[in-house]
Amino acid sequence: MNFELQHTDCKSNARAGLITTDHGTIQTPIFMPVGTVGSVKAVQLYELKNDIEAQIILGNTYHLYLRPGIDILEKAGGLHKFNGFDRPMLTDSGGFQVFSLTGIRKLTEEGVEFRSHIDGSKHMFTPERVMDIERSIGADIVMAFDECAPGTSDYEYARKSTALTHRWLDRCIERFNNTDPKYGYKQSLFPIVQGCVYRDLRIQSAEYIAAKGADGNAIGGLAVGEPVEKMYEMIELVNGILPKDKPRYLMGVGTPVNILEAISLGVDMFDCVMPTRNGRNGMLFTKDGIMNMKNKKWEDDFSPIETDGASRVDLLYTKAYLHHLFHARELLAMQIASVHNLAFYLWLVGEARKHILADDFAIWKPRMIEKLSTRL
RNA sequence: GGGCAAAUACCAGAGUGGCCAAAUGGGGCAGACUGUAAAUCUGCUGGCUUCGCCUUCGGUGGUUCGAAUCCAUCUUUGCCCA
Repeated sequence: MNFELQHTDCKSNARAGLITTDHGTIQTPIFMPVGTVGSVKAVQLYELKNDIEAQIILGNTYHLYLRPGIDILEKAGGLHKFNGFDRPMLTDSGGFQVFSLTGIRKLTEEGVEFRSHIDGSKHMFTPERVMDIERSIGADIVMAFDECAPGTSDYEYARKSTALTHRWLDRCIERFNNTDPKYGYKQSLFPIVQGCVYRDLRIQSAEYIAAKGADGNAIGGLAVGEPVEKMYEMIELVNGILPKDKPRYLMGVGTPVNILEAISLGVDMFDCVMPTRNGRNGMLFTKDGIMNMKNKKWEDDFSPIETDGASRVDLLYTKAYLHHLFHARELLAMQIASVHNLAFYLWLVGEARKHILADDFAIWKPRMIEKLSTRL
Protein backbone atom coordinates (compact mmCIF):
# COMPACT_ATOMS: atom_id res chain seq x y z
CA MET A 1 0.00 0.00 0.00
CA ASN A 2 1.19 3.47 -0.87
CA PHE A 3 0.02 6.91 0.20
CA GLU A 4 0.63 10.01 -1.83
CA LEU A 5 -0.15 13.27 -0.07
CA GLN A 6 -1.25 15.50 -2.93
CA HIS A 7 -2.16 18.71 -1.22
CA THR A 8 -2.72 20.26 2.18
CA ASP A 9 -5.25 23.09 2.49
CA CYS A 10 -3.63 26.49 3.02
CA LYS A 11 -5.88 27.50 5.92
CA SER A 12 -6.43 24.20 7.73
CA ASN A 13 -4.89 20.77 8.09
CA ALA A 14 -7.26 19.25 5.55
CA ARG A 15 -5.45 17.00 3.11
CA ALA A 16 -6.09 15.41 -0.25
CA GLY A 17 -4.24 12.27 -1.18
CA LEU A 18 -4.20 8.94 -2.93
CA ILE A 19 -4.00 5.53 -1.32
CA THR A 20 -2.97 2.83 -3.72
CA THR A 21 -3.60 -0.83 -2.96
CA ASP A 22 -3.44 -3.94 -5.09
CA HIS A 23 -7.19 -3.59 -5.57
CA GLY A 24 -7.05 -0.02 -6.79
CA THR A 25 -6.60 3.58 -5.75
CA ILE A 26 -8.61 5.48 -3.16
CA GLN A 27 -8.99 9.25 -3.30
CA THR A 28 -8.83 10.82 0.12
CA PRO A 29 -10.45 12.13 2.17
CA ILE A 30 -12.70 9.11 1.85
CA PHE A 31 -15.73 7.61 3.54
CA MET A 32 -15.86 3.82 3.72
CA PRO A 33 -19.30 2.19 3.85
CA VAL A 34 -19.57 -0.44 6.56
CA GLY A 35 -20.22 -3.99 5.40
CA THR A 36 -19.98 -5.81 8.69
CA VAL A 37 -20.81 -9.34 7.60
CA GLY A 38 -19.47 -8.87 4.11
CA SER A 39 -22.47 -6.95 2.87
CA VAL A 40 -23.36 -3.29 3.07
CA LYS A 41 -26.84 -3.74 4.49
CA ALA A 42 -29.70 -3.26 2.00
CA VAL A 43 -27.29 -2.29 -0.79
CA GLN A 44 -26.53 -4.30 -3.90
CA LEU A 45 -23.07 -4.60 -5.40
CA TYR A 46 -24.14 -2.73 -8.51
CA GLU A 47 -25.44 0.19 -6.46
CA LEU A 48 -22.36 0.19 -4.26
CA LYS A 49 -20.07 0.51 -7.25
CA ASN A 50 -22.14 2.61 -9.64
CA ASP A 51 -24.61 4.71 -7.66
CA ILE A 52 -22.65 5.21 -4.45
CA GLU A 53 -19.26 4.91 -6.10
CA ALA A 54 -17.76 3.34 -3.01
CA GLN A 55 -14.00 3.18 -3.35
CA ILE A 56 -13.41 0.97 -0.32
CA ILE A 57 -15.69 -0.84 2.11
CA LEU A 58 -15.32 -2.41 5.53
CA GLY A 59 -15.77 -5.90 6.82
CA ASN A 60 -15.69 -7.07 10.42
CA THR A 61 -13.41 -9.80 11.72
CA TYR A 62 -15.63 -10.74 14.64
CA HIS A 63 -18.76 -11.12 12.52
CA LEU A 64 -17.11 -12.85 9.57
CA TYR A 65 -15.28 -15.24 11.87
CA LEU A 66 -18.57 -16.31 13.46
CA ARG A 67 -20.40 -16.45 10.14
CA PRO A 68 -19.71 -17.71 7.52
CA GLY A 69 -16.44 -18.69 9.26
CA ILE A 70 -12.87 -18.54 8.05
CA ASP A 71 -12.94 -21.95 6.36
CA ILE A 72 -15.62 -20.76 3.94
CA LEU A 73 -13.82 -17.48 3.32
CA GLU A 74 -10.60 -19.34 2.57
CA LYS A 75 -12.39 -21.73 0.25
CA ALA A 76 -13.94 -18.73 -1.50
CA GLY A 77 -10.48 -17.25 -1.97
CA GLY A 78 -10.96 -14.36 0.42
CA LEU A 79 -13.69 -11.81 1.03
CA HIS A 80 -13.21 -10.00 -2.29
CA LYS A 81 -14.02 -13.18 -4.19
CA PHE A 82 -16.78 -14.11 -1.76
CA ASN A 83 -18.83 -10.93 -1.96
CA GLY A 84 -17.73 -9.79 -5.41
CA PHE A 85 -16.41 -6.38 -4.38
CA ASP A 86 -13.18 -6.11 -6.34
CA ARG A 87 -12.10 -2.73 -4.96
CA PRO A 88 -10.10 -2.17 -1.77
CA MET A 89 -11.45 -3.46 1.51
CA LEU A 90 -10.59 -2.96 5.15
CA THR A 91 -11.38 -5.22 8.08
CA ASP A 92 -11.96 -4.05 11.59
CA SER A 93 -10.43 -6.36 14.14
CA GLY A 94 -13.25 -6.93 16.59
CA GLY A 95 -11.89 -4.31 18.97
CA PHE A 96 -15.15 -2.45 18.77
CA GLN A 97 -17.06 -5.61 19.69
CA VAL A 98 -14.89 -5.80 22.81
CA PHE A 99 -16.54 -2.50 23.62
CA SER A 100 -20.07 -3.13 22.40
CA LEU A 101 -20.47 -6.70 23.64
CA THR A 102 -19.80 -5.89 27.29
CA GLY A 103 -21.53 -8.51 29.34
CA ILE A 104 -20.73 -11.45 27.11
CA ARG A 105 -16.96 -11.00 27.00
CA LYS A 106 -14.02 -11.25 29.42
CA LEU A 107 -10.85 -9.23 28.95
CA THR A 108 -7.46 -10.61 29.94
CA GLU A 109 -3.85 -9.88 29.09
CA GLU A 110 -3.96 -12.77 26.66
CA GLY A 111 -6.98 -11.50 24.75
CA VAL A 112 -10.75 -11.53 24.92
CA GLU A 113 -12.92 -14.48 25.72
CA PHE A 114 -16.41 -13.90 24.41
CA ARG A 115 -19.68 -15.56 23.68
CA SER A 116 -21.10 -15.54 20.21
CA HIS A 117 -24.12 -13.26 19.99
CA ILE A 118 -25.54 -15.78 17.52
CA ASP A 119 -25.51 -19.04 19.47
CA GLY A 120 -23.80 -18.26 22.78
CA SER A 121 -20.78 -20.44 22.03
CA LYS A 122 -17.46 -19.55 23.66
CA HIS A 123 -14.55 -18.15 21.65
CA MET A 124 -11.17 -16.56 22.29
CA PHE A 125 -9.62 -13.69 20.37
CA THR A 126 -5.96 -12.94 20.88
CA PRO A 127 -3.93 -10.46 18.82
CA GLU A 128 -2.30 -13.40 17.04
CA ARG A 129 -5.61 -15.10 16.32
CA VAL A 130 -7.11 -11.89 14.97
CA MET A 131 -4.15 -11.37 12.62
CA ASP A 132 -4.56 -14.92 11.33
CA ILE A 133 -8.26 -14.37 10.73
CA GLU A 134 -7.64 -11.06 8.98
CA ARG A 135 -5.12 -12.81 6.74
CA SER A 136 -7.83 -15.35 5.90
CA ILE A 137 -10.43 -12.69 5.18
CA GLY A 138 -7.88 -10.98 2.99
CA ALA A 139 -8.72 -7.28 3.21
CA ASP A 140 -6.20 -4.81 1.80
CA ILE A 141 -6.04 -2.96 5.09
CA VAL A 142 -6.38 -4.81 8.38
CA MET A 143 -6.80 -3.24 11.79
CA ALA A 144 -4.82 -4.12 14.87
CA PHE A 145 -6.70 -5.77 17.71
CA ASP A 146 -7.37 -3.13 20.35
CA GLU A 147 -9.63 -2.35 23.24
CA CYS A 148 -12.07 0.41 22.45
CA ALA A 149 -12.72 1.77 25.94
CA PRO A 150 -15.91 3.71 26.63
CA GLY A 151 -15.71 7.49 26.35
CA THR A 152 -16.75 7.74 29.97
CA SER A 153 -13.83 5.64 31.28
CA ASP A 154 -11.96 7.07 34.25
CA TYR A 155 -8.29 7.90 33.94
CA GLU A 156 -6.99 4.76 35.60
CA TYR A 157 -9.07 2.47 33.38
CA ALA A 158 -8.07 4.44 30.29
CA ARG A 159 -4.38 4.26 31.21
CA LYS A 160 -4.43 0.49 31.69
CA SER A 161 -6.57 -0.04 28.61
CA THR A 162 -4.28 2.02 26.40
CA ALA A 163 -1.23 0.17 27.70
CA LEU A 164 -2.93 -3.15 26.96
CA THR A 165 -3.78 -1.99 23.45
CA HIS A 166 -0.09 -1.13 22.95
CA ARG A 167 1.07 -4.56 24.13
CA TRP A 168 -1.53 -6.18 21.90
CA LEU A 169 -0.29 -4.03 19.02
CA ASP A 170 3.23 -5.36 19.38
CA ARG A 171 1.89 -8.89 19.28
CA CYS A 172 -0.23 -8.02 16.22
CA ILE A 173 2.78 -6.60 14.39
CA GLU A 174 4.92 -9.61 15.33
CA ARG A 175 2.35 -12.05 14.01
CA PHE A 176 1.50 -9.98 10.95
CA ASN A 177 5.15 -9.69 9.96
CA ASN A 178 5.68 -13.41 10.39
CA THR A 179 2.80 -14.44 8.17
CA ASP A 180 2.12 -13.97 4.48
CA PRO A 181 -0.94 -12.84 2.58
CA LYS A 182 -2.99 -15.81 1.42
CA TYR A 183 -4.29 -14.58 -1.90
CA GLY A 184 -1.36 -13.05 -3.76
CA TYR A 185 -1.87 -9.36 -3.00
CA LYS A 186 -0.44 -7.19 -0.24
CA GLN A 187 -2.09 -6.32 3.05
CA SER A 188 -1.30 -3.42 5.37
CA LEU A 189 -1.70 -3.35 9.13
CA PHE A 190 -2.97 -0.15 10.73
CA PRO A 191 -2.29 0.40 14.44
CA ILE A 192 -4.85 2.29 16.53
CA VAL A 193 -4.31 5.22 18.88
CA GLN A 194 -6.33 5.01 22.10
CA GLY A 195 -6.30 7.03 25.34
CA CYS A 196 -9.90 8.12 25.78
CA VAL A 197 -10.26 11.83 26.49
CA TYR A 198 -6.98 12.20 28.40
CA ARG A 199 -4.41 14.39 26.69
CA ASP A 200 -1.32 12.75 28.13
CA LEU A 201 -2.59 9.26 27.28
CA ARG A 202 -3.46 10.32 23.74
CA ILE A 203 -0.02 11.91 23.27
CA GLN A 204 1.70 8.85 24.66
CA SER A 205 -0.40 6.55 22.48
CA ALA A 206 0.08 8.61 19.32
CA GLU A 207 3.84 8.62 19.86
CA TYR A 208 3.83 4.89 20.46
CA ILE A 209 1.82 4.23 17.32
CA ALA A 210 3.74 6.72 15.16
CA ALA A 211 7.02 4.97 16.04
CA LYS A 212 5.80 1.74 14.45
CA GLY A 213 6.12 3.17 10.97
CA ALA A 214 2.92 1.55 9.72
CA ASP A 215 1.44 2.18 6.26
CA GLY A 216 -1.39 4.09 7.90
CA ASN A 217 -2.60 4.97 11.37
CA ALA A 218 -5.97 4.97 13.03
CA ILE A 219 -7.55 6.95 15.80
CA GLY A 220 -9.94 4.84 17.84
CA GLY A 221 -11.99 5.20 20.98
CA LEU A 222 -13.79 8.35 19.89
CA ALA A 223 -17.51 9.03 19.46
CA VAL A 224 -18.11 6.45 22.17
CA GLY A 225 -19.82 8.62 24.75
CA GLU A 226 -17.46 11.58 25.22
CA PRO A 227 -18.50 15.18 24.39
CA VAL A 228 -17.99 16.06 20.73
CA GLU A 229 -15.64 18.95 21.61
CA LYS A 230 -13.40 16.48 23.45
CA MET A 231 -13.36 14.35 20.33
CA TYR A 232 -12.16 17.24 18.17
CA GLU A 233 -9.57 18.16 20.79
CA MET A 234 -8.20 14.61 20.80
CA ILE A 235 -8.10 14.40 16.99
CA GLU A 236 -6.16 17.65 16.77
CA LEU A 237 -3.75 16.51 19.44
CA VAL A 238 -3.13 13.10 17.91
CA ASN A 239 -2.82 14.39 14.34
CA GLY A 240 -0.07 16.71 15.52
CA ILE A 241 1.95 13.60 16.33
CA LEU A 242 0.98 11.02 13.71
CA PRO A 243 3.17 11.11 10.57
CA LYS A 244 1.93 13.45 7.85
CA ASP A 245 3.00 11.16 5.03
CA LYS A 246 0.72 8.32 6.09
CA PRO A 247 -3.08 8.20 5.94
CA ARG A 248 -5.00 8.81 9.14
CA TYR A 249 -8.18 6.90 9.78
CA LEU A 250 -10.73 8.09 12.33
CA MET A 251 -12.64 4.98 13.27
CA GLY A 252 -16.41 4.92 13.50
CA VAL A 253 -17.03 8.62 12.87
CA GLY A 254 -19.53 10.03 12.22
CA THR A 255 -22.11 12.63 11.36
CA PRO A 256 -21.54 14.68 8.19
CA VAL A 257 -20.50 17.60 10.41
CA ASN A 258 -18.10 15.40 12.42
CA ILE A 259 -16.48 14.30 9.18
CA LEU A 260 -15.95 17.81 7.84
CA GLU A 261 -14.50 18.95 11.16
CA ALA A 262 -12.18 15.95 11.27
CA ILE A 263 -11.09 16.46 7.67
CA SER A 264 -10.21 19.99 8.66
CA LEU A 265 -8.04 18.55 11.43
CA GLY A 266 -6.17 16.30 9.00
CA VAL A 267 -8.09 13.02 8.93
CA ASP A 268 -8.13 11.11 5.64
CA MET A 269 -10.37 8.10 6.17
CA PHE A 270 -13.74 7.53 7.84
CA ASP A 271 -16.26 4.81 8.40
CA CYS A 272 -19.56 4.86 10.21
CA VAL A 273 -22.78 2.87 10.35
CA MET A 274 -24.79 6.08 10.56
CA PRO A 275 -25.71 6.49 6.89
CA THR A 276 -26.91 2.89 6.66
CA ARG A 277 -28.40 2.30 10.10
CA ASN A 278 -30.05 5.70 10.41
CA GLY A 279 -31.16 5.35 6.82
CA ARG A 280 -32.89 2.07 7.58
CA ASN A 281 -34.58 3.84 10.47
CA GLY A 282 -35.91 6.62 8.26
CA MET A 283 -33.27 9.33 8.51
CA LEU A 284 -31.95 10.93 5.35
CA PHE A 285 -28.88 13.15 5.14
CA THR A 286 -29.03 15.75 2.40
CA LYS A 287 -27.16 18.86 1.28
CA ASP A 288 -29.82 20.97 2.94
CA GLY A 289 -30.06 19.07 6.22
CA ILE A 290 -31.60 16.05 7.87
CA MET A 291 -35.01 14.60 7.08
CA ASN A 292 -36.92 12.00 9.08
CA MET A 293 -38.89 10.36 6.32
CA LYS A 294 -41.38 8.86 8.77
CA ASN A 295 -42.59 12.33 9.73
CA LYS A 296 -46.11 13.28 8.72
CA LYS A 297 -44.92 16.40 6.94
CA TRP A 298 -43.69 14.33 3.96
CA GLU A 299 -47.01 12.53 3.54
CA ASP A 300 -48.07 14.57 0.52
CA ASP A 301 -44.79 16.06 -0.62
CA PHE A 302 -44.50 14.79 -4.16
CA SER A 303 -41.18 16.47 -4.90
CA PRO A 304 -38.10 14.30 -5.54
CA ILE A 305 -36.21 13.00 -2.51
CA GLU A 306 -33.47 15.49 -3.33
CA THR A 307 -33.64 17.66 -6.43
CA ASP A 308 -29.90 18.00 -6.87
CA GLY A 309 -28.98 14.86 -4.96
CA ALA A 310 -25.89 12.75 -5.36
CA SER A 311 -27.70 9.58 -6.32
CA ARG A 312 -29.92 8.20 -9.02
CA VAL A 313 -32.59 7.30 -6.45
CA ASP A 314 -33.03 10.95 -5.47
CA LEU A 315 -34.90 11.82 -8.66
CA LEU A 316 -36.41 8.39 -9.13
CA TYR A 317 -38.64 8.57 -6.04
CA THR A 318 -40.63 11.26 -4.24
CA LYS A 319 -40.61 12.14 -0.57
CA ALA A 320 -44.26 11.15 -0.24
CA TYR A 321 -43.56 7.74 -1.76
CA LEU A 322 -40.56 7.10 0.47
CA HIS A 323 -42.65 8.21 3.48
CA HIS A 324 -45.25 5.67 2.43
CA LEU A 325 -42.65 2.92 2.02
CA PHE A 326 -41.32 3.51 5.54
CA HIS A 327 -44.81 3.41 7.01
CA ALA A 328 -45.58 0.25 5.09
CA ARG A 329 -42.27 -1.19 6.32
CA GLU A 330 -41.28 -2.03 2.79
CA LEU A 331 -37.74 -3.29 2.25
CA LEU A 332 -37.46 -0.83 -0.61
CA ALA A 333 -37.56 2.05 1.89
CA MET A 334 -34.34 0.83 3.49
CA GLN A 335 -32.72 0.21 0.16
CA ILE A 336 -33.49 3.68 -1.13
CA ALA A 337 -32.45 5.37 2.10
CA SER A 338 -29.19 3.42 2.31
CA VAL A 339 -28.20 4.17 -1.27
CA HIS A 340 -29.14 7.81 -0.86
CA ASN A 341 -27.25 8.30 2.40
CA LEU A 342 -24.11 6.51 1.28
CA ALA A 343 -24.10 8.38 -2.03
CA PHE A 344 -24.45 11.58 -0.03
CA TYR A 345 -21.56 10.70 2.28
CA LEU A 346 -19.35 9.85 -0.68
CA TRP A 347 -20.42 13.05 -2.40
CA LEU A 348 -19.60 15.06 0.72
CA VAL A 349 -16.04 13.77 1.07
CA GLY A 350 -15.61 14.11 -2.70
CA GLU A 351 -16.62 17.77 -2.50
CA ALA A 352 -14.30 18.28 0.45
CA ARG A 353 -11.49 16.83 -1.63
CA LYS A 354 -12.24 19.16 -4.53
CA HIS A 355 -12.23 22.19 -2.25
CA ILE A 356 -9.00 21.12 -0.59
CA LEU A 357 -7.35 20.79 -3.97
CA ALA A 358 -8.80 24.19 -4.95
CA ASP A 359 -7.54 25.68 -1.67
CA ASP A 360 -10.93 27.03 -0.64
CA PHE A 361 -11.89 24.29 1.83
CA ALA A 362 -11.85 26.74 4.74
CA ILE A 363 -14.47 28.88 3.00
CA TRP A 364 -16.64 26.02 1.81
CA LYS A 365 -16.68 24.04 5.08
CA PRO A 366 -18.55 26.46 7.39
CA ARG A 367 -21.18 27.14 4.73
CA MET A 368 -21.73 23.43 4.28
CA ILE A 369 -21.83 22.72 8.00
CA GLU A 370 -24.53 25.33 8.54
CA LYS A 371 -26.79 23.55 6.08
CA LEU A 372 -25.95 20.03 7.25
CA SER A 373 -27.16 20.71 10.78
CA THR A 374 -30.59 21.90 9.68
CA ARG A 375 -33.55 19.69 10.50
CA LEU A 376 -35.93 19.70 7.60
C1' G B 1 -92.72 -12.95 14.04
C1' G B 2 -89.86 -15.70 18.19
C1' G B 3 -85.22 -16.96 20.86
C1' C B 4 -80.09 -16.22 22.12
C1' A B 5 -75.61 -13.32 22.19
C1' A B 6 -72.99 -8.88 21.82
C1' A B 7 -72.17 -3.41 21.91
C1' U B 8 -65.37 -0.73 25.63
C1' A B 9 -60.54 4.64 23.48
C1' C B 10 -58.41 5.47 15.98
C1' C B 11 -58.89 -0.31 15.13
C1' A B 12 -58.92 -5.14 17.41
C1' G B 13 -59.68 -6.66 22.23
C1' A B 14 -59.22 -7.54 28.01
C1' G B 15 -61.89 -5.96 32.14
C1' U B 16 -67.76 -8.22 34.62
C1' G B 17 -69.35 -3.60 41.76
C1' G B 18 -64.39 0.21 44.44
C1' C B 19 -56.99 -0.95 43.32
C1' C B 20 -60.26 1.80 35.84
C1' A B 21 -58.90 7.22 32.02
C1' A B 22 -59.60 1.54 31.57
C1' A B 23 -54.64 -4.45 30.32
C1' U B 24 -52.49 -6.04 25.69
C1' G B 25 -51.74 -5.83 20.28
C1' G B 26 -52.01 -2.93 16.07
C1' G B 27 -52.25 1.84 14.05
C1' G B 28 -50.87 6.94 14.76
C1' C B 29 -47.40 10.98 16.54
C1' A B 30 -42.50 12.14 17.91
C1' G B 31 -37.44 11.06 19.51
C1' A B 32 -32.86 8.21 19.55
C1' C B 33 -29.15 5.78 16.56
C1' U B 34 -21.33 7.48 15.36
C1' G B 35 -14.86 1.05 14.08
C1' U B 36 -23.56 -2.60 13.17
C1' A B 37 -25.86 -8.29 18.99
C1' A B 38 -29.98 -2.54 15.51
C1' A B 39 -35.35 -3.57 8.98
C1' U B 40 -33.70 -1.69 16.17
C1' C B 41 -34.87 0.90 20.66
C1' U B 42 -37.56 4.75 23.69
C1' G B 43 -41.62 8.03 24.86
C1' C B 44 -46.56 9.76 24.01
C1' U B 45 -51.46 8.42 22.12
C1' G B 46 -59.71 11.44 26.17
C1' G B 47 -59.45 16.82 28.00
C1' C B 48 -57.38 20.40 31.31
C1' U B 49 -55.15 25.62 34.95
C1' U B 50 -51.60 17.80 34.97
C1' C B 51 -48.47 15.67 42.85
C1' G B 52 -54.99 17.29 41.04
C1' C B 53 -59.54 17.86 38.50
C1' C B 54 -63.21 17.03 34.55
C1' U B 55 -65.72 14.02 30.69
C1' U B 56 -65.71 8.72 28.84
C1' C B 57 -66.93 2.04 28.21
C1' G B 58 -74.15 2.06 22.36
C1' G B 59 -78.78 5.64 24.28
C1' U B 60 -82.00 6.63 28.46
C1' G B 61 -83.60 5.69 33.29
C1' G B 62 -82.71 3.04 37.85
C1' U B 63 -80.21 0.07 42.18
C1' U B 64 -75.85 1.35 45.29
C1' C B 65 -71.87 5.14 49.73
C1' G B 66 -69.70 3.76 44.80
C1' A B 67 -71.32 1.18 38.05
C1' A B 68 -67.62 -0.09 31.98
C1' U B 69 -69.26 -3.92 35.43
C1' C B 70 -76.05 -5.11 38.49
C1' C B 71 -81.53 -4.06 36.82
C1' A B 72 -85.24 -2.06 33.19
C1' U B 73 -85.98 -0.25 28.55
C1' C B 74 -84.68 1.47 23.71
C1' U B 75 -81.28 1.24 19.47
C1' U B 76 -77.92 -1.41 16.48
C1' U B 77 -75.30 -5.85 15.04
C1' G B 78 -74.50 -11.20 14.75
C1' C B 79 -76.36 -16.18 15.13
C1' C B 80 -80.50 -19.67 15.52
C1' C B 81 -85.83 -21.06 14.88
C1' A B 82 -90.19 -19.98 11.82
